[in-house]
Amino acid sequence: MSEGALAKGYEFAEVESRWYSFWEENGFFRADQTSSKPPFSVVIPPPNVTGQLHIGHALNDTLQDILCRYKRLKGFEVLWVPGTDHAGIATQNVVERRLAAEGLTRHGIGREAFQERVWEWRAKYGSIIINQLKRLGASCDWSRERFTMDEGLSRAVRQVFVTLYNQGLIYRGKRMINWCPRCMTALANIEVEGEELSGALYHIRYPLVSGKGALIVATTRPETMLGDTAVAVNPQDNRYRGLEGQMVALPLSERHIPVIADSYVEREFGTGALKVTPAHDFNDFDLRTRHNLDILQVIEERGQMSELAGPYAGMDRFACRKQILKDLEKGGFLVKTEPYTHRVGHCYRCHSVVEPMLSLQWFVSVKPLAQKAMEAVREGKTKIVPVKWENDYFNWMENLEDWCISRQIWWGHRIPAWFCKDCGEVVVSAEAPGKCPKCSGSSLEQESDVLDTWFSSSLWPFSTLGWPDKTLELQKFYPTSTLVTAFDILFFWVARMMMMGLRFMEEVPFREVYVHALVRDAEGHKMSKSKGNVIDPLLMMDKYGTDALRFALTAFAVQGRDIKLSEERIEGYKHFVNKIWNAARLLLMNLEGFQGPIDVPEKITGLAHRWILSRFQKVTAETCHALDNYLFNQYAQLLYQFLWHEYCDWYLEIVKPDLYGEDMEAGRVARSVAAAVLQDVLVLLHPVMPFITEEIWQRMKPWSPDSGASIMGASFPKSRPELLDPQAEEQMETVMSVILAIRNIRGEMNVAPSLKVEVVCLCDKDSHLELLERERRMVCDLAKCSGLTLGKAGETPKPNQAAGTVVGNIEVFVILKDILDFESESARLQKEIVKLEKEFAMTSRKLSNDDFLQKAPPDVIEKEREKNGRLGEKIEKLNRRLEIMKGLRENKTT
RNA sequence: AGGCACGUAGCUCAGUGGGAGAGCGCUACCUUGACGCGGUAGAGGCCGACGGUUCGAAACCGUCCGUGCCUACCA
Repeated sequence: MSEGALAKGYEFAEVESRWYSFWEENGFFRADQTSSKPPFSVVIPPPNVTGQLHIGHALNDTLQDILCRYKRLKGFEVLWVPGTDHAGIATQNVVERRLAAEGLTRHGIGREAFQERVWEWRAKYGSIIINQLKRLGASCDWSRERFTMDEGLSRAVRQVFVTLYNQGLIYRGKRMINWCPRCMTALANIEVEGEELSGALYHIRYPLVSGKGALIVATTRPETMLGDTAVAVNPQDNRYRGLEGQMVALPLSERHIPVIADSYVEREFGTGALKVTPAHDFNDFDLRTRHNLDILQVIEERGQMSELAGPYAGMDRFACRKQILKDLEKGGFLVKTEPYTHRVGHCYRCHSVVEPMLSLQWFVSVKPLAQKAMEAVREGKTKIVPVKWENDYFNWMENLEDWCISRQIWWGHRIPAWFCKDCGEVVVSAEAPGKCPKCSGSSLEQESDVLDTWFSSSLWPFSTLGWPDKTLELQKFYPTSTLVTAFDILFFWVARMMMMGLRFMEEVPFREVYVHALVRDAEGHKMSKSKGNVIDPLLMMDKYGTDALRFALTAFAVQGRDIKLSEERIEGYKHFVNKIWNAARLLLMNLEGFQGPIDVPEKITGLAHRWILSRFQKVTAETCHALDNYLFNQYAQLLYQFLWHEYCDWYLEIVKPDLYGEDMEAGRVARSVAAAVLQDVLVLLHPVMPFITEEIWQRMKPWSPDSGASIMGASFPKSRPELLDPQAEEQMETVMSVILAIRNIRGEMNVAPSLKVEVVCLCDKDSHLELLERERRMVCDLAKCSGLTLGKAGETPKPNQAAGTVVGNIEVFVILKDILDFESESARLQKEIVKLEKEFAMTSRKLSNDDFLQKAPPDVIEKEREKNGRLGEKIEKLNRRLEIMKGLRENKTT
């Protein structure tokens, strides 16, 4: 390939690697907080610093990039803040695994050294996902990249904590929480995922101390019986009447526990008798409060049985279950075992079975915060798109319980609270206090717990802009414009950002939230590494190119429906990318020697030019409408259809003779219009396909009126209503349908593509006659005609040795002198007539229905009449044609 | 158990009150000077089932079947 020429196929790998660094180095992603342009700002949902780009990120970030690039083209000052979060538990787990590989433990090396190890790890691997985002083409302002553990963001975290504490919205208390025995930390309720487990329901006999019989309880967790402090029955349950207040002897134990009555107990479930273990079950804990029961913690933090479990002390909880069952059986206490499937809480980070536990933790009292967050959405200060998610948002907000924010891990923001060893005072302060404010003692010890990662994420929209300082960035870019996210973190993140933003900025964190689909596998399951059903976006980019992947994701991004991604379709869009490349190639090959700049000439007379310009006007408007309303799939669809099926299939084919012909003026106009439209389409397409559009735009630059450095700085095609041309569109439709009719006949009659045919068109209307006369060349070129005879219907005789059809009011004949087979032409006509008659019958039925004529709107009736008339005429003409063919066939055979 | 989606061409999916659509796949033909990652033509659908509203339903309502997701304290 000679220098400057374009490769025959688009080589995406080479192109993509070139432009991203060009954009970045030239600062095209950088936002100017002093700009006078209107702001458009987005904060990225920060991926875990431990993470790898998965297909969900690819979708999420592609959509954000589309919005950002679109708004830049539209003249906004765009800020897209990137960054990562420290993912406390997940990252700690990763680094602990590494330590384990070296034979070390975090407790072994100590807190300080462990934290150093995590920072080292982050320095080494933390940029992986950032680089993957770059590979995707994300136009983030990397000069403002943030990390939730940065000093600035940590300062924001401390200030928020102290403020909420002083306002009484953060408190420390002993409450039931969910505990992960593997991660060794408390979890928020929302971080517990219910998973179906097939276990068993064990029926166990608890003998009455009185000796008169026994109560049978049913449980899925027999090991907790060691911590039972009561047996509960429903007061309405006749089976157990009179037992309330009696004592039962707890098997495998010396203890006697009371029978209590509480309406909470379901009579129909199990045996109707419930063992009560207040230390290890949320509901049992509530029963304890009502009935003043003892609490016996028999499982401790590692998931092992505690001292209180007597002979079972030190056993793992699941091993203990087995042993207890054995012992119960031996003692004759196990009455029945039935298989039972139920939902059990699992840690969302490590998938261990969580343990409900009574524990001293820090909590945010969320009710007052949630109130404001709901109001803001109700009042429309923040719009959730699609609106159906508002229900889920309200529903969740209304049923909120206090948020447990302390974690017993080492990687995260250490809670800014100190305990006085002398007097027990709790001091909460942004900076370490020198002495105890109460007793002036100096032996203060900082709380060892750290904060939930989502606590820092909830501040993300303003902490990343410099809060608590009053920065220009906050002034210019807060509230942010749009948050783009999947629904699965609506509660984890979006809801909490709403609460914190309203509290600390007194303004919503974002004007709009676009909730996009989740990418699922072919069976509709969530993709996850453990299931092995992931589609790796990096692999897709390697195979099909980034633009193709982005386009596929965009075309799939329908509101309110999850995405079942298919690789075939990504491949299909790679072909589209190649098609664009080749359209550009055709043009560039023809621009050589052309004097720029390309522009739409003042006066355009050619039909095809008027048509494509008019169509482009519409497509531009539709593009804006789609993007302004987050209709991403429409956006993709629109451009695909226009570029391939209108611009390439028709327009370029039509102007080719001008490009290759000798008419200089026609050639100049064709080049100008074709190039101007392509250049503008590139801009429309740029948000979704940044790479190829930049590549072509740059190659077209020598002829372009735009002297900018990059397509990123181009301006969005202006609306030019004067180019809208309904007449040209209508006339083109007529010409195109004549061409399609001829092609159809050629195809049906098996005329070789290389064979040129004579065509006769008979028109009712003079306007059609004139139109076809003017566009004679277009028809001949695109339908492969050697000649086109035009005539007035009724005046010009219809050719016999021809296959014919009807297009609107135009009769079209393809002369097939010696090759016409009357038999197959009759069959073809017959087939078409049958099809049309079905439609005709349907419209006729409608038009003979009085109800329809009376109740349907006039324009619908008119349309129906018109259609009916058209069909009737067409059928008549075809029938006459059929008669002639039959006659000819008989003549021939006789 | 409750709630929310979704069942449209072989596959993946658009369309949401008045003529059943796209991409891929399939069939036939084609080295037409951008592209075979292409071109032209074509086959393929009682729009999950049943009932209702309506002049008119793939679309709106109800019931059922199937699938998926979310929420819940029946141990």
